[in-house]
Amino acid sequence: MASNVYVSCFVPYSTLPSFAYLNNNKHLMTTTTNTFSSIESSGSDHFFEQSTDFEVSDFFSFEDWGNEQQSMDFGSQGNQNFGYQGNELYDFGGSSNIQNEGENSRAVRSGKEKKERVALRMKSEIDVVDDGYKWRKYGKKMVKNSPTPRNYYRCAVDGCPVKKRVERDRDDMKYVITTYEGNHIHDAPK
DNA sequence: CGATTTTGACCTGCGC
DNA sequence: GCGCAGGTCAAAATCG
Repeated sequence: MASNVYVSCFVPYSTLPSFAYLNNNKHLMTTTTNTFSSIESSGSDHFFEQSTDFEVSDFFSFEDWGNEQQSMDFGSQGNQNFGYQGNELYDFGGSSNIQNEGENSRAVRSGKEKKERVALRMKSEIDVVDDGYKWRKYGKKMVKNSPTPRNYYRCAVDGCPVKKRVERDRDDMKYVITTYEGNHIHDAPK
């Protein structure tokens, strides 16, 4: 049921001190007062909505994620701001095949349902962008065919199951890909 | 000196 | 069944 949403963002080099955080995985918003948008969970789908006070050019803009993605198009909007699963390149869970629901081995073993995952791709010189939460690093791994490592973080709040991993886009090192997984059981600590 | 990071070992699923 | 790749653990090292 959970799907992966790819949001491709451009962030100026003067990256904001805080970029974005996930609020119980339903809304993706900046930590500033300017809410830019939301990702709504609707049944099995995520969809992206621009809020009225979202200034695309001002803050950052969404750009085409790329043609190489087998992305499903959402709705009828012409330009595709994000892709939807179906991408083994980043290994976010296989194809958009319902059979792959249980792809997460640990989730299957523990009987939990598949965790929500949202990936952000943004242009940034710094690797770990402040997203309002406190994280503790627990692993680092080189990924095949990528010159840069992937870093694993867990939410520092005790009992909170949220994880994220951070890596650079292997095709364009100017981009950082941050993948969030799970729902916070608390508000942002900052 | 407690908290966090580092880093290699370990574990598991998957493809062959 | 084996090896690879990705994810996690945990002891040691480092940080503040």
